[in-house]
Amino acid sequence: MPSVADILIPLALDSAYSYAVPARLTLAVGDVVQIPLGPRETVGVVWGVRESPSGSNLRPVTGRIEVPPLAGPLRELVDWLARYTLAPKGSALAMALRLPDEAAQGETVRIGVRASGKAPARPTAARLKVLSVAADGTLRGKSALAKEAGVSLSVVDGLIDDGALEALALAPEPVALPPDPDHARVPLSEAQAQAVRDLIALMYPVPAGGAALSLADGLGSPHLPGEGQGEVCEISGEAPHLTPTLSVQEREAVAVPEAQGKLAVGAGDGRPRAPTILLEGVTGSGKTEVYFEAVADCVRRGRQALILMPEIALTAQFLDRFAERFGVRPATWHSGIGGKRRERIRAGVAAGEIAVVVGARSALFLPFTELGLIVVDEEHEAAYKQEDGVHYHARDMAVVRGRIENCPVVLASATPSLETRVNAERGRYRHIVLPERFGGRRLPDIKALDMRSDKPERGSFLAPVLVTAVRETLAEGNQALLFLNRRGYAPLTLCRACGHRYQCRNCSTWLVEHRFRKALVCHQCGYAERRPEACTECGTFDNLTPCGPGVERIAEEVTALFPDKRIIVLSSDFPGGAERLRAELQTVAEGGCDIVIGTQLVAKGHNFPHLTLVGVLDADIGLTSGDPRAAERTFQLLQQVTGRAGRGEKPGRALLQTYQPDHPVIAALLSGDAERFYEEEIAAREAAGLPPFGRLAALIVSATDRAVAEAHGQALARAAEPPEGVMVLGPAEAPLALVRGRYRFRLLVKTERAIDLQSYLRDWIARGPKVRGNVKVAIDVDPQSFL
DNA sequence: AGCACGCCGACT
DNA sequence: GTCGGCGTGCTC
Repeated sequence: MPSVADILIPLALDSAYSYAVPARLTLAVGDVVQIPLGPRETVGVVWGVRESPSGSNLRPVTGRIEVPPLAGPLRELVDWLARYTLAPKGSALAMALRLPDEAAQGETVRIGVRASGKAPARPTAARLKVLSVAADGTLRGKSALAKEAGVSLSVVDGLIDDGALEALALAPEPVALPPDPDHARVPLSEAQAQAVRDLIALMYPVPAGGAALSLADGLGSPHLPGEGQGEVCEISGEAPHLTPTLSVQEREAVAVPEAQGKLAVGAGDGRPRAPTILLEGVTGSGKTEVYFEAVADCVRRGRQALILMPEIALTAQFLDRFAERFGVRPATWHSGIGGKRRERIRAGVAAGEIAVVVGARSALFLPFTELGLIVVDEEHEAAYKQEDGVHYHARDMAVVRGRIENCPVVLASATPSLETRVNAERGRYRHIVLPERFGGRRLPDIKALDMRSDKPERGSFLAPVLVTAVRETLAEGNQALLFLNRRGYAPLTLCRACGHRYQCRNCSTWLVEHRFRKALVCHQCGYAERRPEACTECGTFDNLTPCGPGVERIAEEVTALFPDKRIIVLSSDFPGGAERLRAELQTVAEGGCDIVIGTQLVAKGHNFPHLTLVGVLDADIGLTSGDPRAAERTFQLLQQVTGRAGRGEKPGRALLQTYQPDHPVIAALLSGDAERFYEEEIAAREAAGLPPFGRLAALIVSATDRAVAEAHGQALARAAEPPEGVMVLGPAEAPLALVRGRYRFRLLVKTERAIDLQSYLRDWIARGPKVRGNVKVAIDVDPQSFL
């Protein structure tokens, strides 16, 4: 019988296509192959091989591509990702199969040279210098040799032509040297050392000789209910991860869908299941040093470690710290790594030669063969969310990959996300806490400035108490940071004559004045116009008035107050781009500045050892945005910002300007009682009928005609019939928006239950009214956020 | 992702 | 009359 291969193609296709396997080929699952698709040739991955009589009607596989096949765990991750995110399988595959693109192939073979032993025909002074350096007979790069000898490259070239030096192709520079887990032991505090011991003990649970593990033993069902969606429902009718009374064996039984057979998540080999561990440490507690020890331990065991970072751009400092501890810089991975290098890292990872990778979210799909640990640094960061194409949250996918590979996952954060906190509380994740700062340093003392009683003067935005604090700080030779999460000069501009407010023509937001650029800019869509001299509405000349402060306006006020101090404004639109911004951050860290005025960009990344005062100019921003995560986000941001103070020798303090000092978020910051905040926030969400976390999927209804979109959406909403435990929010909660010329809104579906969302949504569409005219209904999913 | 098909606006 | 815009649909 002819052999047929089911091949998944990295395109937005939901299922594998079947091809005939020619007799000359033997294909195995996971092989990367070339196949005809329509008029062209593409690559794909063998997802299944079977015998079938109909094989002869199919187009044949062109051939196998000589790259390492996609291993089972990675294929399983692809399947899982597609299923959970409602993305086409092919799109999920594309994440794991970024082959080097042809254009980037520009392979530069480096040339190495060494002395051939022949004397040069014309021994000039320059040539002799080169030869004396090369006399040791070692192979060097051409430019390295020229530099060492202090001559130009042309002298070396001349000697090659002459035959006195021989040129050889140089093996490409290694992508990463092996890290040495015992290179330099950084001194740890007792709290850190204890955390390291706990962490390593948890990472490798002792096989319990067949005894059942207790729930708390890090069964770490990722809180994602996607495993065995549908199938699970049929078996139990209830989400397995919400029933903490199940034994391990029972959980295994329900959590592993039959259809996936031996590709079961977790340890099928008798090893205890590796846990997910939340490593929570206050700012400045030295979490990095703690998980570095876990990485070292992993490397000593001959296994690979992956450290995920939210933004690779901020990690130069991090890589140096890594090098201090391990002697070399680790391999790094992010979307900017291209072509040849990309392929070499992939190959090195696949061969097990690269022991540690530090990377952005896409590093999750590298073909590790011996993965022993995944660390997700700053796990609460929103940058872990992929919002385009396949929607996924890298932290959650890390947990999933950890389960598939049965390796521990460490989630590190000073301000964990609510869902991770909940998982830790419910025993799905283990929890290690570092409650104190490293080196006996104290957390900054945080006080509120009640703006109702402590009013700034008219036209001013700094409360007198804050100004005094800045003055004191500078007098002591320290730095102050004024934090305001608003770029530009003023968030709103209006005409004093006619009252006209300048609004974006695409969005419904106010245009932000940027005095530096002399422009009005929309922070939503990027639309910008020149700041008019006269009102565009009534024509009155020179009568526009800025309302509210942005960092530029604060800088104006601070400059007037402290004319002889060095002041810098740091925001993401910093003139000169990321490069100069990095340089400026360095300057600030070295103390080359007295007052920093910054947006959220200053909340993370660089350490400022001279900073002892943080003034938050508007602690209430973001508390009223309507985003269900507003409180959580604000708490995290302000905790991070205020935590910048007192990281050096001297203790720090923070002052929060607020109109609502009794707001739970502000109160939690003042008391330092994060615990209470998390509890209250979880309770508040439950009271509002929102799960503390969960999956959010949507039907997106869109049409060019507003009324048509609305009518169809209403009809669909009526047809919803959500199953038990699923919440459907109609158009009222997800307002109509104009996106690229189409009116669209989402019918939101929220659930924490393990149901087959995809089937439910498809079924819902089928039950709903027939689509007439220019209306489209699409399925979308956002596993984590509400907006 | 490509590449074709197809249905409405301005042009040698 | 056609050239070409990009919306829609298909590729085993």
